[in-house]
Amino acid sequence: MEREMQNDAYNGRGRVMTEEQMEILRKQIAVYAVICDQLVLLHNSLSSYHPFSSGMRPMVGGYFDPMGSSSSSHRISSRHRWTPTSTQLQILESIYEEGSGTPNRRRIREIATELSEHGQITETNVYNWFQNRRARSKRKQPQTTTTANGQTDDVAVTTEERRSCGDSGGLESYEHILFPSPDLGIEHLLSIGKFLES
Amino acid sequence: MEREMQNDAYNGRGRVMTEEQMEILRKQIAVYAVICDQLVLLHNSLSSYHPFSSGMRPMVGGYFDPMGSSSSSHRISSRHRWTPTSTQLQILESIYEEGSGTPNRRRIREIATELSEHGQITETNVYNWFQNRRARSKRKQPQTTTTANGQTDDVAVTTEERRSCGDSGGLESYEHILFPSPDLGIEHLLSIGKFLES
DNA sequence: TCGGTATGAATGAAGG
DNA sequence: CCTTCATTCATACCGA
Repeated sequence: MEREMQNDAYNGRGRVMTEEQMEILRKQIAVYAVICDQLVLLHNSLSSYHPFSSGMRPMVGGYFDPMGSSSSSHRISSRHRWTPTSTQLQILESIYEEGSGTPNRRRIREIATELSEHGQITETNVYNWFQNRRARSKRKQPQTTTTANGQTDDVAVTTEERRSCGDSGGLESYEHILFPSPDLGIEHLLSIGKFLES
Repeated sequence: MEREMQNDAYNGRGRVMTEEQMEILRKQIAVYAVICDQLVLLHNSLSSYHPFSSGMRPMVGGYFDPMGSSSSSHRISSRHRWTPTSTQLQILESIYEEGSGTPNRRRIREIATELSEHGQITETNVYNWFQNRRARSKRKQPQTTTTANGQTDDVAVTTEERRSCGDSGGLESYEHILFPSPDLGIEHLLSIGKFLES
């Protein structure tokens, strides 16, 4: 056990990552994962040859579905709400980001047809997805960026600061990283990508 | 009660990253950069159409910006779970009990502002809290009177219990990503894809 | 360290 | 479109 190592680093101060920093790194990595996924997907759609699945998500621990149900048929007969497959999600994000803006009833139908190739889906699902997608992204805006870190922080810092040092979530072996943010829109992807580039 | 203290406490567990760990993360990011790059090249070669140039590899030397200027947008990233302080919790409970029932958007804002005096909090936190609070109390109801219809006995239990069981629900997003070994090439990438497919 | 539980957060779907 | 509900996921915390 080299637990002392970590203690050491902490005491060294400045040698450690804060939660915020780690979060940034996670996002960056997530961005790459998504980009890779997109690229594979794109490749598949263009080369129309034997497709490799766009799901790059390798399993962590015993987390992935042992293929039983994921064979492209989601357990519709099971129950409750529809969940887009990664492929479907990619396509939806693409369409959304294309700025087609308001998908008509006609458009919805097309999309649904297309997506049905990649899993069970209904037009209603598509419709709801777009509705929710828009509503959600709209609400994301006012959440951020106070001004600088001059004043607004003061209140916030006290509690959060203490927590920043804490947390983790089991990052003891950094061979794998978990990031829980399931939502990373393609538009964000691109913008972040640009950020990374410079 | 003393949750914040718990969180805050640096207890020697892997809560911080050492330089060494950071370096590994950097390498992992670099790996993704290379993979993306290779994918782009592959794509281009197969389809003489190039939406993006292959120069996606960003900071293989510059690495990341520790929440410097640009990324200040999320100082409190979507990552950790917010936990109400005891004071906040009391206030929230009070408001909930008051039967205001439906906190409007306006009301939410007020509450958030008020609570921010007692610790870090966002409007979203408040919103979620009320949502969860309501849902939870609702679910607790059928537990009290056992024989209502004569058949709904342990309904409440099963629902909550379910997640522990056979998960395997919609696991299609990038919520978990395993980093490839540093020398992972594109062929591995593709084989992973195939593996997931079948 | 491990497994269970409480609860914050994400999101599909329904209502208005 | 906007708001609300219901369900599920992921994580913090705690006890064995």
